Amino acid sequence: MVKSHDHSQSHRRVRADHATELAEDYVEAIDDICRESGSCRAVDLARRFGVSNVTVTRTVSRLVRDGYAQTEPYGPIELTPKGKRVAEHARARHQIVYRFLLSLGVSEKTASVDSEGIEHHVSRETLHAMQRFIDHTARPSDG
Amino acid sequence: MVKSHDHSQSHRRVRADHATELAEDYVEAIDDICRESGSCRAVDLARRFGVSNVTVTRTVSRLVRDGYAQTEPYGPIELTPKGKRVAEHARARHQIVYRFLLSLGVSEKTASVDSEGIEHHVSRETLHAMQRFIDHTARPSDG
DNA sequence: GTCGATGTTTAGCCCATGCTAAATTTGCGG
DNA sequence: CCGCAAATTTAGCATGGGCTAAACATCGAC
Repeated sequence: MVKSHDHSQSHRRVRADHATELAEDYVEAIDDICRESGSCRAVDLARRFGVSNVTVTRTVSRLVRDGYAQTEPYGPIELTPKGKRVAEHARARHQIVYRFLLSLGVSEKTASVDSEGIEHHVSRETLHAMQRFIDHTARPSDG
Repeated sequence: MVKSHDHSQSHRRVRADHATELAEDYVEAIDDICRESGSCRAVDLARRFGVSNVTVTRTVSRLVRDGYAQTEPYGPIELTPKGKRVAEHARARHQIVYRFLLSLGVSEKTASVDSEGIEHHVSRETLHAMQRFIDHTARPSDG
């Protein structure tokens, strides 16, 4: 049975997570795209996320407002130092969750999809446990 | 490195998950509360989730609209058969994720909090892998 | 039966995240 | 330089999910 506890606390955390999930996804994607092609445009993000360019523009404006990104009218989108830190953190966490799922034995496809949903809800403690599991599972002879 | 793939697909799934997360949390909670106290009132859910009773009322009205719950004015909130099925499913999944996290070695507190965030993003395949891990980890001498 | 506490609903507000349509800017081909 | 295509922005709309204030219903105490 699941341990009894204060649900309101957990749910508040889950809701708070939601508020930052999209921001994290965006900074992660902006970072990716900048690495891949040198600069990031709204249209790149729109294609990446499968949403309209209008949605991207408005979301990016929130990132700018919150100090994660900067951009000039009709210019490319760049990350601030704060945004870069978040992107690095998100990227590292994403990779741990992804590799953890692979270690657990699921397919690459599933690991890829599930890691994107799960990554935002993994606490530091659980992330460390996942890392330990990866290290423990990876034997020296493994490729 | 994380395998390259169509991000827009994954993110669409993540967004679609969000649309049903709260509904699942609610039916799970309604089911819990009904089991505990025989009936579920809006105020019970408000306390559970730490939100206002107004928010609960409106969310429940969406559950009713979507066929998960039913209620009469000023009456208690009940689950439809469809809602009960979702609640059972969510409860089972939640417990697997919770026990899985415990098996992984995190604290009860963390397992409780993280499982509530993670449960909605776990595919069938990953859930099965978690179940296998629990079974594999649980030794006969364990309490 | 009335009153007050408690619970529910309604009205009205906010923000985030999605959309389309239309206006604007940019930048390239000619 | 002109014009067109592509990208961006603006305007306007929807839904979900949060809130407070105020109206309304229910129920137990008296």
